[in-house]
Amino acid sequence: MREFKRRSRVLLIDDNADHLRGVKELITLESCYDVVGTTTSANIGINLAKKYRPDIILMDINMPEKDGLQAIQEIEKLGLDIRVIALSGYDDADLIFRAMKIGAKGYVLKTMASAQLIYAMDEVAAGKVYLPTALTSRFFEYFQNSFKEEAQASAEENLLTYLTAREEEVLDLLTQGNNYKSIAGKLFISETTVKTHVNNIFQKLQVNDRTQAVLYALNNGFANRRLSKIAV
Amino acid sequence: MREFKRRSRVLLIDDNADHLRGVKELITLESCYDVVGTTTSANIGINLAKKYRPDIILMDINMPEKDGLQAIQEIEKLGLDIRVIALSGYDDADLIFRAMKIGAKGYVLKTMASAQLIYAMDEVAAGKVYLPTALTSRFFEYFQNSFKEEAQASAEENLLTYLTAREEEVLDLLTQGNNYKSIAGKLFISETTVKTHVNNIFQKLQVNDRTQAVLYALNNGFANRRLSKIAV
DNA sequence: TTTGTCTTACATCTTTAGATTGATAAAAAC
DNA sequence: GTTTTTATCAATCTAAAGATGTAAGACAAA
Repeated sequence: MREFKRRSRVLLIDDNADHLRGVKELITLESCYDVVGTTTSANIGINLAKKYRPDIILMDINMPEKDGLQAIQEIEKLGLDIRVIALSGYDDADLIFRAMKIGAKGYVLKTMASAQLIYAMDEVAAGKVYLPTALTSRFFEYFQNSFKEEAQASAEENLLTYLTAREEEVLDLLTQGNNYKSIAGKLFISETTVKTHVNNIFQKLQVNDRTQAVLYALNNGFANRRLSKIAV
Repeated sequence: MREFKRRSRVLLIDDNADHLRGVKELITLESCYDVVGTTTSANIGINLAKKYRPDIILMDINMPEKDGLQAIQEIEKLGLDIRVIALSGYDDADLIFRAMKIGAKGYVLKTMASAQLIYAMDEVAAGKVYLPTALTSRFFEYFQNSFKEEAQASAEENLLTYLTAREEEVLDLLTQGNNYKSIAGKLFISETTVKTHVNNIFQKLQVNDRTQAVLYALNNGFANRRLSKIAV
């Protein structure tokens, strides 16, 4: 399939000029990619990205002047369908996690074999996300750890389970910042009924006011819109 | 290394009796693992897990009676150092994500080659987390998507930046469910001063009440304890 | 049939929250 | 050295929130 497509265009950003040259040579000689630009400055790199619209950017994220992660984020925000692969000297789980979180389509260590880099570029060019197996393992350790507390929290008694269906509806509207009148309007019931429900919610959740109820809900599985996608 | 250790013990849970037999035979003949039990029931499986303490559980997560994901969660909650590999017929991104989130150490498709399953078990037995490359790609699509909205949100103007240091302190206490009196006590200022601050906060965040202020804060970078770990 | 839960609703009352205006002193910015 | 911002406090007022008790109709379980 790929042989019928035009050669993918690559931009290299790395503050180490030597490494930059090495990677450029590698790509030029051993792959089917065109290097359309190289720079040692993250800021210039962002501008080159806007100008040349490469298919792929190889971004060193261990640069002293500007944070490579931030640069990736800025490029992602452009919404230009440019796929960024993070290059790093460290297999730090936190770094990997953050890079993938902000939208990097790959993460390759500088110490890895050149074939690994080319392979990553092939996968990413084909629309996939690619992480070397060893780094995937690292990533998941971190990922699962970040949910461990939450799992333990939900292992405790969750007072939310005592709520009736209607009370859950009311609580959901509370977690969206509605007041009594607004909730009454949305549920087509009277304001006094809403007050009754809310009071029952307070009793069941053992809280004193709506703010505490909302906080309890958010911290115990009642997903708000932002987090709903990654709820179990 | 592994040849010096005792053979790892495996428990199989799959509601399809045929598939269960097939996997048992496969493992017995072609791997160095001991199958210490098999069952078609998730509930019985959990009890067997408590009893036999296997090193690894292969858990079918597409069972009609009991949700396999829930079963994994219950096993994880036991805290027994049992590593669960999810077996599934579907390469659905949401399923993969949820399985990994609740602590599965691997996710293998039933349609995959038997060697792939053995390899996954080897990796997991060695303490790693293993996802086949194709599924890793799926996982990351989902993972990155779930953070897209957030990234766009933080690309907008963040009204929190307009708050003074004192106002941030007050808002922080608001996000912990404190009322005026409580905040005044903790900051050693009068209640009326707190009211002034809170009113200024409302103005700056363009909200009408404290619940909305708290929600704005939580959704725009004011980390509460649970989410702080996975912030960029 | 009775019992219990859920949902609805109202009245009453107290407390808290929120809006508005005004004021002072210190600190920071110009 | 003046202006602006920040932090502090007060009085007053209205609106909203919360507490408490009561109760009727629906519905399901016992």
